[in-house]
Amino acid sequence: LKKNKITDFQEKVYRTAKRIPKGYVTTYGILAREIGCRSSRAIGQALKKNPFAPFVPCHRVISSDFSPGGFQGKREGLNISRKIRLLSKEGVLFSNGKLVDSKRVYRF
DNA sequence: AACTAAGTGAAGT
DNA sequence: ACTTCACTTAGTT
Repeated sequence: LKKNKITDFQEKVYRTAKRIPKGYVTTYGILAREIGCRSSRAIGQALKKNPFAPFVPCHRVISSDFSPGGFQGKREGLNISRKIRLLSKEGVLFSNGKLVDSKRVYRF
């Protein structure tokens, strides 16, 4: 069985992710800087597990190039469709695999 | 405990 | 497009 232990790092990530307002998104890099980490990749690593979904809105975190990034461990397939749909419901629209409105990026 | 590989990136060349 | 950087987690030895 899996013992899901939350590390210090993950806690920071989750707590910060929760501060993203509904209708906005942020990037792995921005989030990383916010918690004083220089590796955006580590953020994705933590979000991937996301033991608190949807309490922790991991779907509001995208890549810095405005592509959706990944969702539930993958970067393609139905997972991404679900991510995009979730965001659409919140008013964050994607077109051709890219974020339409760059003003929707939340900067803490 | 130490090492390796991979992961929902980012930035530089 | 390719390469390098940076950090964590999970698995292997």
